[in-house]
Amino acid sequence: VQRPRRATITDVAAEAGVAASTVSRSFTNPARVNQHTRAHVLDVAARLGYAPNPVAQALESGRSNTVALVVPDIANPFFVGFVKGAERTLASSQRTLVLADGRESAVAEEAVVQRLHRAVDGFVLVASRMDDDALRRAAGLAPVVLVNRVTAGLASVVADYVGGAEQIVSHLASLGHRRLVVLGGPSGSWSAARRWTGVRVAADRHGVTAVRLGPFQPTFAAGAAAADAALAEGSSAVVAHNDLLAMGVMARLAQRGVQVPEQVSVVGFDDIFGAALCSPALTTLAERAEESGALAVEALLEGGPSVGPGHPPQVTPTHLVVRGSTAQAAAAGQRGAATRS
Amino acid sequence: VQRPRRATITDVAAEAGVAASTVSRSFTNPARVNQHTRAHVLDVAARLGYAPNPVAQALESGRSNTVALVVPDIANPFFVGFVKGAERTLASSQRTLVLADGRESAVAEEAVVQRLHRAVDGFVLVASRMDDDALRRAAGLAPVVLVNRVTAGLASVVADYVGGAEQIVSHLASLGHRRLVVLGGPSGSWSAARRWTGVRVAADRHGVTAVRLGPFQPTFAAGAAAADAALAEGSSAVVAHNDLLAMGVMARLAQRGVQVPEQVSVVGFDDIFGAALCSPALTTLAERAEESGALAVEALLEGGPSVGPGHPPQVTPTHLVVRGSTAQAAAAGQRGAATRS
DNA sequence: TTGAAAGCGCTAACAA
DNA sequence: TTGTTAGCGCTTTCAA
Repeated sequence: VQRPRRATITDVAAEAGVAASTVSRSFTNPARVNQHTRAHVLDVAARLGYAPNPVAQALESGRSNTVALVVPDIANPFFVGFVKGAERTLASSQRTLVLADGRESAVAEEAVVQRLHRAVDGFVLVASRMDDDALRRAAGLAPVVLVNRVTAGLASVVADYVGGAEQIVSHLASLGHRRLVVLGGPSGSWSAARRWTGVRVAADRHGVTAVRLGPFQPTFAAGAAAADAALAEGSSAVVAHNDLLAMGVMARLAQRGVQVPEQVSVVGFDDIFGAALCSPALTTLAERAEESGALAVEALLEGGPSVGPGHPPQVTPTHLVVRGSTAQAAAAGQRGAATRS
Repeated sequence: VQRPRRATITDVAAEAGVAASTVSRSFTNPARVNQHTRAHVLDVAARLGYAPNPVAQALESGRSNTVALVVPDIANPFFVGFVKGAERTLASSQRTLVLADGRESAVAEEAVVQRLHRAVDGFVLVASRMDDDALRRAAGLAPVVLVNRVTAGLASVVADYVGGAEQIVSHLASLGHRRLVVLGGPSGSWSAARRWTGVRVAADRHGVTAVRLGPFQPTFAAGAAAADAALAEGSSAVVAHNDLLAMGVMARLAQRGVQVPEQVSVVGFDDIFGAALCSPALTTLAERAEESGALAVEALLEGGPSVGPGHPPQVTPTHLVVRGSTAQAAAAGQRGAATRS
């Protein structure tokens, strides 16, 4: 694991019998170099295995062509879409993705920004745990684009959770559910707040009641407690903060002998990998994570069309994926939950 | 999305009334600076919001404290463990992870190495699609550590697929299965070859027969064709190249009315997120992906204890997770598959 | 313990 | 069209 000595621009210049600047131009400004000289330079460079050192280029230009993406948890399947979309967009323009794990912690996130801000051209912060002040502080260090988070003055790309919640409630209401239990996400979470607000508003519009329980951690493990709480509420439909929680809820319900969807319908958010695979398959609200990641990167690099400080958040669409975990509400008399309340 | 002008070492030096070198030492070599001067310098630096520019540091030292991890597909849940482990290890020593997507292509991978090799301290290549020559070429450009791939002369960290295959076959044999169908992975895949070899050897030892079908793409979608092929073979147990394929197989079997595990047992590799969630839950061989990612990074950074060119691959353990998709082989007469063969 | 000076590899004026 | 010169921000001899 030893590093070989690499040829520099000076080596190439000497070998080719030209000035270093000519070598430089041959690579980065072909128009301003004689085709012949350039061909020769490139030839020598190839022979010497030379390629411009991006670090030196970055020092000179002040731009590293690198963007950092910070997610709360790399291992959470929900976030891979953003990573994928961001990487694709960056790679397509010869840029580099730095990936950092925020460890579900505002402090860790801020440390990441502190550590990296000189080395990258900007940050995409997905579902940031930082508060508004910390976010603005971060934006003072380097360009920042938020994903699924809105803070006044900062550019952001957000999924349409309000419209999505409407789809969920509409779906549930059409199945005859009159009372929804929402298993809320973490109290500091922007998306948890948005999702709950969306459901509440939609519930009003559809004339159904929605009660919020929690907060719960957005994990499979938290599903047990969440399911028990939901059962105690005796509602025929449960809307979980996210798919992980929803899956945990279904596992617990199965364990307690409650049938999904016959006795209780369950809906999640995110449509993560696995939502289609669990049993019953989960009805959930899908968002365009890859697209959001890509848009955020674009906004960062070029101040995209409708994104930027002072601009409203760019909204990406959501759509409800109806699977096996939701069904017609049971008649009140035969509802499993009813016997419990 | 505009970048503010940052204070440089010169600004701090001027403001503090010392030389730039003193400021430099105050940050990177505290021992060689008077405690008083240092305190003052740090104070001024803090006031000016100064922090050393890592790009300039990298240019000077030739080391960027950055490691690139290349995976065949960022969105494949199997790979997130490696990413997580690598990131954790890097972050704990104030280093940075660059993540690149190899797009399941040797060409794309090689392009990534070409593009990044000057900007990073080395590469961790997970399940690389490149051939041995390309790999050695890459290692000539920058330090390389392979994960789940062995090439003579290159450092590597690999999961114990041979031992794992033994666990799988032993499990299946103990359930009375006498004939195994292996649904092989892509033909160029090192891990596919290892897995098949492991199963074949173990099958010999246990006196059961193993036939290999394929190659199949390691995807859910490929499961349909794979399942049909397996059914045609009329075996009571199927070992799929990976979990994605195994899940696709189970979905197809369900569609064709074949009961898992009553009629056919199914085993996968990887224990990805979702393997526990599908129905029936998948019996599969788990490996320590995070550990592998972490070990690879360590090997890269310090030439770890037993890893490096000329060293044998470092092997991480695997273990079989038995879930609902495997069961006692049905008696031959009542085997669903038997009527087909 | 501190400062001055050189230089990491490259690019960007400015001349020629 | 090409070469010369001066840095980008930092670290590191070498002296003082």
